Amino acid sequence: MSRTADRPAQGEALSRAVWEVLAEQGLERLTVRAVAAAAGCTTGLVMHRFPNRRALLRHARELLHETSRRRVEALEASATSPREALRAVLRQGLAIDEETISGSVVWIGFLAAAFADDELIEIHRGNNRLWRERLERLVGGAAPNWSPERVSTVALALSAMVEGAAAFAAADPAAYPAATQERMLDAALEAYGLANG
Amino acid sequence: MSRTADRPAQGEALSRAVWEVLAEQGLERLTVRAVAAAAGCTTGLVMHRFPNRRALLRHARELLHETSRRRVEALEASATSPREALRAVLRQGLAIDEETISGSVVWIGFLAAAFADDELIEIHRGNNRLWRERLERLVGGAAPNWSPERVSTVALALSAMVEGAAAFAAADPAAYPAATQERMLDAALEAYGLANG
DNA sequence: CGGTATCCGTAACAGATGTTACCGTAACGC
DNA sequence: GCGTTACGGTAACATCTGTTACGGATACCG
Repeated sequence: MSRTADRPAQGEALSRAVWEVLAEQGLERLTVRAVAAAAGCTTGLVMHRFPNRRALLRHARELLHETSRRRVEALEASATSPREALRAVLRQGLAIDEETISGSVVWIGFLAAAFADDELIEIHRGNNRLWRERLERLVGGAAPNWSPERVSTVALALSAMVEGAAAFAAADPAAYPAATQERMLDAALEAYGLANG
Repeated sequence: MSRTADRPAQGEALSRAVWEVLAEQGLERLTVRAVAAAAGCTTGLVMHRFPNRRALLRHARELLHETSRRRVEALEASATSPREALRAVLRQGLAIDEETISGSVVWIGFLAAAFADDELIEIHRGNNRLWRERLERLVGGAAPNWSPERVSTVALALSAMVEGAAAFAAADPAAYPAATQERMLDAALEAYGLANG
């Protein structure tokens, strides 16, 4: 880590180190020292950037949300139809390559940590609420004639399915290859009448 | 805890204590001392029953699977039709009351722990495989004319949806009440052509 | 009733963990 | 060039963790 202080960049680097430790070693080994080692610094820098360990985790959790939000918005912006946008956004929630698999592992780690940290679970709930609203908007766009209740129910069904599939695949990538997950997604979109074409 | 040794019963009581700590305090506070306190004994008994902490977690994980397998089989046995059996089994995977919510919290805790424990993840994969096979059998029974690929895909979609919904509800019960989850389940069964009647 | 084996609580141990205090050092203003 | 400031590494701390060793008590058996 460089000599001169770029606090935001350091905070981000430390948050990425949190993800890395979470993905490779799991929540139980997510210690300040492990994060410092992954970031290539010492615990001194970590504790100068963040008042305590929980604040570090919270920052990493929020940065994770921000990052995935940006990725999702890019996908949404480059889609050529509402249904394509819906599928693209759902697809990126699956665990279909190395990056998304470790993303899912990290997500599960944060969720498990949130059960022991009131502020972390508040962050989770806020993010989840935004995610739900986004999906409802996408489903509503893909099925303009549906009632709000129908939109909400199907949005929940789709988001829960994607999240569950990502968890399964994260824990057993060989049993849930990318093609299997995509077939599942397409079958669901087809069943709800949200498939393309 | 009684003076006389009933090893299986003690192992089971300790495993229940593991679930309790996992549900109420989270993975990070799942220490041998916390488990002993929840079981009303000391660390001495815990370490005499199990060679080490990881073995304790593995036993608790396996007992959890055994317990839920029994519950599911009872549901399946008392169902009056294949489609009713499918719905009942899926429904018990949701987080719709205090018991199933804490069950989901525990499940997520074990999953997060498994990422740092090779034997724990092997247990998870084995259990998940059995779960998948059960659901494929149930879906196949509910839709006898489907191809094996269709059965497998829809079984995955349904199981992933239930697992994801349970995770959402465990983290935010107020946002995902029982009625919402059941509506989602019924909408999915309807969409796949697996609804009753 | 005495000896023995088993059970389990107590207490200690080494190592790890979050956090704090301290100090060398590099950048920056005068 | 020099003093000041802040950055970050080092090392210490109290506490907690998994695990081990020991000892008292209790049940079992002859």
